[in-house]
Amino acid sequence: MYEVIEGDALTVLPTLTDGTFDLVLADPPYNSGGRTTTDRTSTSTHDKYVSHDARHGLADFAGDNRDQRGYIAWLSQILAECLRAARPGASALVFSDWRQIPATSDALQAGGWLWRGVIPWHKPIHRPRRGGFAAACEYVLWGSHGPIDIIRNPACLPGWYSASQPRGRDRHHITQKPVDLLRALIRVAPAGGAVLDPFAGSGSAGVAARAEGRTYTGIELTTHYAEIARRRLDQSVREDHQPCE
Amino acid sequence: MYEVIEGDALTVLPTLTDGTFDLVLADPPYNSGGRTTTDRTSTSTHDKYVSHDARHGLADFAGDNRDQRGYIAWLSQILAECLRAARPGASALVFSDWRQIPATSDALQAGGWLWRGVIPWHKPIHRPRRGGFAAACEYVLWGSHGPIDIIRNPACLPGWYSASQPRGRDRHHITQKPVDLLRALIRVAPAGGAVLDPFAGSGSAGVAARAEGRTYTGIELTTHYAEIARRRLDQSVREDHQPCE
DNA sequence: CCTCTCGATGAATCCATCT
DNA sequence: AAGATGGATTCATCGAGAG
Repeated sequence: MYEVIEGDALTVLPTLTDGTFDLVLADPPYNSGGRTTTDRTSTSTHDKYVSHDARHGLADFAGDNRDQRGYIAWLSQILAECLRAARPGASALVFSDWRQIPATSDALQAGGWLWRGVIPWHKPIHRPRRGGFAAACEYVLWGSHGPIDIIRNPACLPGWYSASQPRGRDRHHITQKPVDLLRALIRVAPAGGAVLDPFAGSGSAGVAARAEGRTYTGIELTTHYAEIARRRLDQSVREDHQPCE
Repeated sequence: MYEVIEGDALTVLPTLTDGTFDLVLADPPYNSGGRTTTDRTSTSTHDKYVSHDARHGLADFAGDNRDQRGYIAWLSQILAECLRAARPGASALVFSDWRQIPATSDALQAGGWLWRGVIPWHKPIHRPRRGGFAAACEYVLWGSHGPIDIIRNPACLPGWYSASQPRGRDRHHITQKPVDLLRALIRVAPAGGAVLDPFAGSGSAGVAARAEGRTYTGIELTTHYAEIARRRLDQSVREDHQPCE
């Protein structure tokens, strides 16, 4: 019901059974940041996404060095495999920053999904920007596997969320998403549905799926994060089983 | 200082002097709505965008029947002419709905602007959507004419806004934007700067520019809306000149 | 003047039916 | 067979008007 498979998404996804998932929740490496090859390749993900003065010692993550054409080609394949593993009527939710919205939309549709909308995630704490507008939001692109099954899930969901990034002891990954945000997004899957997460990272989506009563299958490339994800999933289960006082 | 020129943007823009504007604020017809040609083209903008049982008799607007390729080609030309009329370091702000973000980004960059960001506008009033996420936001794409001039305008602006659509007596156009939102956006232009608005509509951007102490040049195709825009601009000036009590 | 209720409505989307 | 037409749906928000 709650598993994290260690391996590359493009290798693991083809081993999954057709039509078994109700929601694909993907938080891929954005491959963004910087318009030039130098910007993309010269620094580690750590230098790229973390303020210079933030000393948290989190590990780098892989797969963040594609140009935009490569990103579209790669993500299209991932999402096409996800479509195959998804039930008709299922949803896909793919995270993106502002710069990659067009590329992510292309990849979503190239993968066979019907593009349904954009959901901004507002981050209350963000870096100010002199001379213009701050990048205060990231985005979730929503797609569906053909017509939406309103019978299975008739929920009316908000089109916008505000949530703070995890900090301090709860922070396990450089680009970790808030569990509250993921819980809200997961409600687009029917109750008891199955969630597929091809880029599990530190497993926040699994914790969220567990809290919302959905099953979870995560895929994570690095041993380091796969272990963190499994530990967090185990703990979230245990916490749930503790008696109320 | 506050003028509304009646005519087609593609005809009027070439008559403007090079390098005179500090901000291009464009709210083009989105040419969006629906997956099919029918959804996009067959109905009037009133049928397309206004609630079935709404009673207001606001006039239709023109130029909302292009397919996506046509939209990109057309908007690119508009924005290229705007770039010529803009000062180096100037900003462009272009409204879009979620579906046209990729096309609008293409047109902005094809017109020679440097894409700088996406600013969501959250609408507290929006239609719910069964089986998924509501379309609760529209978007403003931000571009610049080369490097940003931080000396002329060092402001740090929010990257996200929430504002209700005008209702009742204040409503003049089907797709009218809130003056408060436009005032906030206009602050990206330096104090006393010149704002160019190639799709003036009912002139809300002019009212906002006046309130923020920027000059305004609007272009509007239809006589109907050009007259409304001029009247609203005159009234906003008069209101400002009334003595305080 | 404040509080409350009531009713209108939204840059939508879907689907059955007709041309 | 593809395109056009028309009607039904949805609820948080906000203005108007009453108390």
